[in-house]
Amino acid sequence: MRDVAALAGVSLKTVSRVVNAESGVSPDLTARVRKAADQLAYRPDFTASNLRRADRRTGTIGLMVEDVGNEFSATVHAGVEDAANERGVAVLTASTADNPDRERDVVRAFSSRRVDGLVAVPSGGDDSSLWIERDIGVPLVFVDRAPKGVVADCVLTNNREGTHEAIAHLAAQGHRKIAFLGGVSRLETAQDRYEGYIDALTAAGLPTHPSWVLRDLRNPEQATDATRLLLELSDPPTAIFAAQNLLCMGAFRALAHAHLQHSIALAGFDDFALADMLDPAVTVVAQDPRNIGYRAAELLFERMDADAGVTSGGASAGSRSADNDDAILRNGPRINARHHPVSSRLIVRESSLIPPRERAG
Amino acid sequence: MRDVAALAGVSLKTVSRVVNAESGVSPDLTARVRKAADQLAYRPDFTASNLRRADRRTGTIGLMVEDVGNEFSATVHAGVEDAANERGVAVLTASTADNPDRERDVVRAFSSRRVDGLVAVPSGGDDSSLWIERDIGVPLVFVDRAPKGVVADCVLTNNREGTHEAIAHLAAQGHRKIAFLGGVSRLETAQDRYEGYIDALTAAGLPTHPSWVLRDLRNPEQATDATRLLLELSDPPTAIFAAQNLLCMGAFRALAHAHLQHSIALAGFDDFALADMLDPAVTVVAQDPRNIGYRAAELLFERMDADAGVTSGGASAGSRSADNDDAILRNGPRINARHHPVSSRLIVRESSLIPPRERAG
DNA sequence: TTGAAAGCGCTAACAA
DNA sequence: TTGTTAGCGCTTTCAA
Repeated sequence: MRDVAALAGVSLKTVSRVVNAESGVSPDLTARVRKAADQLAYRPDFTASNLRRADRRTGTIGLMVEDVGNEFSATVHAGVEDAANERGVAVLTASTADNPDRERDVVRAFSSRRVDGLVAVPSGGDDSSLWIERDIGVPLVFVDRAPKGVVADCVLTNNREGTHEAIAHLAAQGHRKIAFLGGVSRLETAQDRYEGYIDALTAAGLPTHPSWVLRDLRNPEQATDATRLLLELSDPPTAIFAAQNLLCMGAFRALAHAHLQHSIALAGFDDFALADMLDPAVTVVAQDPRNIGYRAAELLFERMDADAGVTSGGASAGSRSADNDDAILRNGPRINARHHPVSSRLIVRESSLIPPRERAG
Repeated sequence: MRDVAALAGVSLKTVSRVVNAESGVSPDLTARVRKAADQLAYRPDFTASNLRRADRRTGTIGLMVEDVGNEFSATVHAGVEDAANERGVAVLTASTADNPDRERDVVRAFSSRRVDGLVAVPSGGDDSSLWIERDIGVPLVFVDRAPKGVVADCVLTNNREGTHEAIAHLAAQGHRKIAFLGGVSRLETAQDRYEGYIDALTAAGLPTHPSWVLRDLRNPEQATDATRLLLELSDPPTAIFAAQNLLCMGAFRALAHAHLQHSIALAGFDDFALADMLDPAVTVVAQDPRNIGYRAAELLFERMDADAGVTSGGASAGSRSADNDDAILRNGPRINARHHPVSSRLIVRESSLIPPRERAG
């Protein structure tokens, strides 16, 4: 910037004004500065400007997911990016592998880089919420799962109801022996889906059977193995519900290997690419992960704007407190933090329409 | 940091030393500083330290892909992240949608945030390479496609040979009418795959037919439409090669809708989830996108280290020039920039083993 | 409309 | 081993 000022024969401040499109610079000086900047391929240094700027914004947000490589996370990421692009904000990304230690490192890394806000899928570690709240003095929106013990903005799918609907649908096809393949049960999402399963069985007056419920499955391979186990039971289920897309793929794989994909009904939570092209096409409870990401980021920006307003204006929350008794977080004016539901949609394809059939043991 | 110093009763510099784990601070002072930092939930400000630090490193790299949401990009991303984690480096990500304007914005955004390096899938715009080189005065590794006119590090799959192998395989099954579904032909990747197709046909002495070649397909839907077109030809192909995974999915969809998935052979470039679970399982030329991302990032770090060494040491490239006549980029000591090939692997599944069969018109 | 000086949080260079 | 001073690139504040 100094070089630009020298080349244009103006002061630093004038260059600053032009770069930031502030008003009150004469056209010819503006032109001279522009030309000099072009000539030198000048790129403003956000990190330096942030340092001095009153609002301390870096124009960067963080996105923390379980694994940037998986379909769900990647699609959430795309949605976050859509919203970020609209505001010219950059996105730092990181995966936690649902490992609380890793999560902690990520939060620190983002924090040290002074992100303006954070969209996060919490890892579900015992005290993760505590230190996230402590570490990050920035707006924070959770996605997919609500961390325990912290009231904060969350964009969540109605996991319980969605699962309930799918199980009820299977029951309506006449299934009375419906198995459940679940993810890591310490995660709220997995727990909610399990509860939706139980709810639906209860509502339909169907039996539950411990050996039909396999939880804490961590990957498609474990789901494949679990499905094999189900098939070997003396009293095997006639339908299987897989509470997550990777698990559903794993279950499908096991059924296909046993040539039972047309004999045992299957449904899953989360849609996935080609689910409709499999034979049979797989029934799923579809979320809209792109929209979830988009909404989460929008919400984050709202929070950021609100925080900035309160901070710079010095206004208290008093004027709002009348219609607000939700919750107030400790550090910062996060008023009205709440859960923002997004509804899931049951997409009935072929796999769930397979009628119950007793197989030869 | 000032607060920490005050609370610990030491100078700023001492806190700095402790935070950066520099040697030569007495144990008790270290402990006092640590305690104070903990108490205040102090997080060092990388953006500020970068400003003053001699190496000017931000500990952040940029990753620019076509679309963070698609399977290939997301997996490359995961690989980049693996390598970045090993070095404690954060990753800024952005999608270009293969739009040169968008790409330009992304490069500027990264540049302004002073990334230490950039892993990029170039959008293939006419002059993109020029301004990338101008804008970014940082190490740069291209992935998946080599930008025209710039010699730089590239991690590339052997697209031409991989395609050749797949086409030869189809020919070996007796196919003489092999159609080609290609992506945006201005991209080098797409061009190479097309050339591999032509190579293989020529080598096998097979006829080419303009109506069997449909290029510049941008999404699965267009591939589905293109496949329909092929099926309606008076002299339709007996096998189809789709030069990209999304196109292959689109082609499969069209075949399945026409109930011809067991009558017409299919193979594609890029593996994809569930390709082996479709009926028939789809033969593909598999890349290893995670490894591609990992290698690209490793290469980038090598470059960064080399640049840092040369810059700080003030050494010229002279000592190396004996075994180096590859190319030297204008801005910076990027010696020996070259293409790093990763080999593809033909995975033969069922779809390519369908023999050629004349259909009733 | 323009510019000079101070300082954001931190580290380099140098002192003590 | 510890501290002091200057300054990274920029924006603020205030003066011309």
